[in-house]
Amino acid sequence: MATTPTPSDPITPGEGSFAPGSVAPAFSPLYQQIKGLILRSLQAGEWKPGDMIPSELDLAARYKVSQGTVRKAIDELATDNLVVRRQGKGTFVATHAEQHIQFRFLRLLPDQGTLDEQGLAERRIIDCRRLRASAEVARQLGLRTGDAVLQVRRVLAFGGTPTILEEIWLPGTPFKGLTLDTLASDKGPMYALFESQFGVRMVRASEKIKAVGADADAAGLLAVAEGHPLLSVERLSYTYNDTPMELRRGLYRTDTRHYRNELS
Amino acid sequence: MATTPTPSDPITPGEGSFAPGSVAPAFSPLYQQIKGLILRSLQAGEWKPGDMIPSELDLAARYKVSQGTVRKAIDELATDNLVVRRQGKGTFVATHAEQHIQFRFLRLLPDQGTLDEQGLAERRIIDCRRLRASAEVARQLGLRTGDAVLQVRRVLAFGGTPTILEEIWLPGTPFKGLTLDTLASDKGPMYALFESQFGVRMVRASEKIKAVGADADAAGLLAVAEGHPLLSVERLSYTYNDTPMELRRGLYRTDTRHYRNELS
DNA sequence: CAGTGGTCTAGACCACTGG
DNA sequence: CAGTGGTCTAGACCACTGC
Repeated sequence: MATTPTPSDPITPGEGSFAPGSVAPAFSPLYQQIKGLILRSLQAGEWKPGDMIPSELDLAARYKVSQGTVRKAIDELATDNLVVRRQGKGTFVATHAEQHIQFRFLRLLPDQGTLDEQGLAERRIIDCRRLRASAEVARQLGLRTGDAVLQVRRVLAFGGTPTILEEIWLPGTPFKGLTLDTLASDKGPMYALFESQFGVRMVRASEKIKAVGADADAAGLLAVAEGHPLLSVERLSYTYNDTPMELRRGLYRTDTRHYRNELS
Repeated sequence: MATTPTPSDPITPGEGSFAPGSVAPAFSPLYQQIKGLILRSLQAGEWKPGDMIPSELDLAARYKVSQGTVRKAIDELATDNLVVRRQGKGTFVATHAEQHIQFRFLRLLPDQGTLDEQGLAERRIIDCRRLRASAEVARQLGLRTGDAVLQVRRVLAFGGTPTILEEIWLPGTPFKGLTLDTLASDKGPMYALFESQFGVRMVRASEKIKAVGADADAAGLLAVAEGHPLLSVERLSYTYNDTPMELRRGLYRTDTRHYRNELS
């Protein structure tokens, strides 16, 4: 490891020079720097989603720090949902290919059913097209207007009732090769497919929620009257490094379901 | 402190007997038990919102554990937003009487305004009535049907535009003495008033969000057409100990604002 | 300057998992 | 049983605040 710090060369704040007029570099504790190094390895794909990362003692040896310092770094990565700790087994790179993770991004729950074990959503892909990014889509995805993007539209149904209409935009380059067939033949979460097929892991997302009336298109696909109130959920998802990687606009029927949010 | 554990009497798992057939008590680390003790003091009002709690060394001495153990307990209380740490000063009981805390519960942001410095909401109380709890309100607040409750209705406006219509139910007993005048003459967050006047601190909340059409009443108060899509936000707020203390149903106009949610 | 929280270490021991 | 993460301790030192 060329970048491994040596004991005689600890990474210290204020090291090196900086432009006059700029603020002095903030103090950065060792464990934060270790966290940064582990993060770099995650981004670089040194350990893939589902993989076990080296043990705390191994990492402590690698970075020449104490186990406690590595521990604190991993603690933060765990609360960021980037890794998962399993006592007695090890620490693993988080993945969307797990049942209990599904509802971290899909927050629409049935009003009644105590358990959400009323089956998974039935999915129907409407189309998957190659387009040029509009100004708005480009801005949000960090592209330039006219850049290649993929657009996917699909409907999710629960118990036969069409409930969610989604329009998804993906940057063309990282998702080269994604086709309707790939999507249609896949079972399991779409974000798991992104991980396994394109090496793109969604890490966090930001949603803007509004109430809107169904237009003719949405009304038809969701089997409601035109003007029927729907939840509009616009989600921008980010991969490592705060890079936006997916723009998604969902229209949710909330007749018998609701969007659940916990404030704390 | 009658309940302070002594060094010869550490609180250990499996202590005491338990009913046959029940599961063996789960292992509970020391720091969790310390957290529990601190929590009890918070609930009992030993330290009030805004107060500084004893230093880590003081608490370590009081509970006869190491500073590191107290530290981990306080760490969890801090991530639960029950206390706030301030380096060099101390650890303080969290309070809603702070500017930057406001938007932890009110998540409606302007679509455009980069900064939310377009002023606070103008508030108008419509009414404040003493009622008997309906079955539904009683169930959610953990009361019995017919128990005394307070109902407050109010409208929040931004820049003169009525935007939020709220209906609030409070259990009668803890909020005895709350009147329209109290509410109307108060500036500052309602939850701060609850803390200072009634000793009730809201700790977390759960929201159910739907899209609905405005009824005649809401349409009039929010100055929109009947049937206009509105966000319905039903919030149940809890105080310490997971005790529900407020039920609130808000109708939000989302023409120029949106409900923001961060997924991570 | 003293007092607070924040970092880092080294080491002991515990709880959990799987072979 | 060995290997993993989880807890707990004791002590040193650092960064920040306010007097």
